[in-house]
Amino acid sequence: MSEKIPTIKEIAQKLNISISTVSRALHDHPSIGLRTKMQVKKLAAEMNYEPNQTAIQFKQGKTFTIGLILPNLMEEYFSLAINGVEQVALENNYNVLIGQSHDDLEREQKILDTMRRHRVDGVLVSISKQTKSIGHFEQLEKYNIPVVFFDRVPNVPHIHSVWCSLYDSTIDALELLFKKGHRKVAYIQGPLSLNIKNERLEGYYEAHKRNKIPVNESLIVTTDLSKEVTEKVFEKLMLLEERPTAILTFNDTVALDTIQFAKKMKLKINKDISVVSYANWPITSYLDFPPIASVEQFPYDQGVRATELLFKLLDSKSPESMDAAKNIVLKSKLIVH
Amino acid sequence: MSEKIPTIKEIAQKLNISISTVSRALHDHPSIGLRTKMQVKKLAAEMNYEPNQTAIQFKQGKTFTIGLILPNLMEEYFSLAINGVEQVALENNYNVLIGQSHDDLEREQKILDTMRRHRVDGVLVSISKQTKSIGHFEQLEKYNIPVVFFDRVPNVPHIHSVWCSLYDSTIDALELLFKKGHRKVAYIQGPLSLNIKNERLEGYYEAHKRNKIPVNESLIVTTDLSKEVTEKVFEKLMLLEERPTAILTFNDTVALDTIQFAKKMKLKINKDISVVSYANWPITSYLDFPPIASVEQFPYDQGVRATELLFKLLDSKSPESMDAAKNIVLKSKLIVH
DNA sequence: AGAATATAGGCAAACGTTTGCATAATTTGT
DNA sequence: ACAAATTATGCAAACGTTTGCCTATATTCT
Repeated sequence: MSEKIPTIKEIAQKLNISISTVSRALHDHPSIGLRTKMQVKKLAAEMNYEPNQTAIQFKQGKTFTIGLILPNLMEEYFSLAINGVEQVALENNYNVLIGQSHDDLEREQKILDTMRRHRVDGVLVSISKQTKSIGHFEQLEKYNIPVVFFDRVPNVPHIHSVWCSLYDSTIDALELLFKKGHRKVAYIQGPLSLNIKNERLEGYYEAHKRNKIPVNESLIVTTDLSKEVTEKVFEKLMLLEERPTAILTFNDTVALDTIQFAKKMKLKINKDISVVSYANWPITSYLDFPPIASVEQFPYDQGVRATELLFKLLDSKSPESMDAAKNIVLKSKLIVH
Repeated sequence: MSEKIPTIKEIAQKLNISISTVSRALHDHPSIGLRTKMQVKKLAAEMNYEPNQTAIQFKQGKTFTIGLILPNLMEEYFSLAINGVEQVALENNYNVLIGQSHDDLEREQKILDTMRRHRVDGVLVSISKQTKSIGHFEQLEKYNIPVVFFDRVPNVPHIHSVWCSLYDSTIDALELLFKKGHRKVAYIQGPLSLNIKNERLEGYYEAHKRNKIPVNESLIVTTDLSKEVTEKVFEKLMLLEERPTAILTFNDTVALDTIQFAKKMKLKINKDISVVSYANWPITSYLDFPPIASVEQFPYDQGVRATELLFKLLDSKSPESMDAAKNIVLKSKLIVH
């Protein structure tokens, strides 16, 4: 049924040479003669020899595997990011071990544990909503396993991270709305813990300042991203004296929920109320009334950059060079539909 | 900076006992005295000992890792399936190595190769559209790596598979339409290679037969799932003398595209034309005119069942018991919106 | 030609764990 | 009290590969 898997030992025996010679021949070591090299390679090919990765992993203390932990694959954002990660990993002949935290801290830790035990060479992570401290990640550094945070980056110093700045695009978004004549633009923000800096909010203020439009604080409301709360805060906005004519929403989920409620309230989208959002889902193109613009965060690129950074950390043998925390900040872009 | 990772050897030295005793003590081997067992476990805990998985993997010839290959994480269907896979894997203390074929045969093979080299214990796969033969999978059996196909199952005998039957639900779907008075129901089918049996089509015929409604073959058209072709076949349908009043579409992507084109042609959805689809995307709930019903295929359950089957195969040491190809067929369900 | 150098290859240890077999220590049976 | 049975522990090999160091043969230089 299942044939025995050939080893260099067998190759050595058949050729009457030593194991080390075979090993070196296969690695093109300079101290092996051309003749022997050819013989070895020929026989290896004939026998369908393939190095036993588990043995190599063990011997070298490297697994050629990186761990990828993210909240949820269901979010298109993350499945796009994975593509970038997988691409770079494949190019480097690395494997990707995957785990979803489902925004649960305990699960995040458990995944991290099994990955550590499996001795992944490095970890890429977008933290869960629940994650406030990063002790469990710092622990990895003790094992010499570098960690790169991406997108959802914890708000602590001395970490490696890749994320996308939303400041400029937020200003662009608001100026687009201002240009269209809107003066009362609401902002439905997400959980405050999620980001390093609240760039969306800062951009919101800055855009108002630049255009000399006063900010009405009651137009800034917060949702936990659930449909229910989003509906509640939206209703509150609509009952205001100074009813907004446009809304900036934390992401496309909130945008869609908002649009849905607006329709339920018989509001005319893009007339009574316009919506601008973050994270540009392809799916929004199927909507009758999509957000008029979205801030694209280029998840694929983020995945690529984060993985490249991780490989750079893996390459730098010297722990000192790793010490310099590296933060890569990408630019987002406002896409007008 | 990074502390040395403790091994059983060090534990043995500190306790002045042999390595094997430590190993057995940690595994609760019956021939180790209670006293020593306690001592060993205590010290191991103090030293934060953790078994070196790579060593164990090497020694045992097992990696405690399964490979998961699927076409595309972007399809909600697959990200849901992954959840099921991951859940079962985690319960069994297994890791999941992931790879996306992006419906490219070559890439599928490459992923499979790296997984084989990494000596995954088993593989779960939903094949790419391009995959016609399964030679590369059969090769794995030589290495004693079981393969379970799920959802997109190749049409060959003697394989392990888990998939979801669409026959009954298709009949339900058509009978729903018939009950609403539709008599001319078109069917936009997908690439013919994708499924074991063409259950959608069989159900289409059977439903007509049961309800004594003649089938008009020109109402059955085929798309390659691209927007362009879908648009073309849809137009063709609409130009028919016997213009359909309802359409059954291969999946939700096709459904959304169809609805979009219908609107472009100024057709009134659910009046001029109704749509029923497969794969029940959550996102459709945001549409103004969603398909009136969808066939739910329970991807999470499929993921769970497929993984459970794989573990069963891994458990059965005897290769003979593995020989009996096992096919699990789940039932789909028509969800009326 | 003999010494120095380059070239080609082998020996053996090491990575951390598991496990079959042997042995030492203890208890039981008579 | 001594053999037999039981209990607890140790020895050493094995898994497949890599690699530092050593040795033998071939080549070059003076």
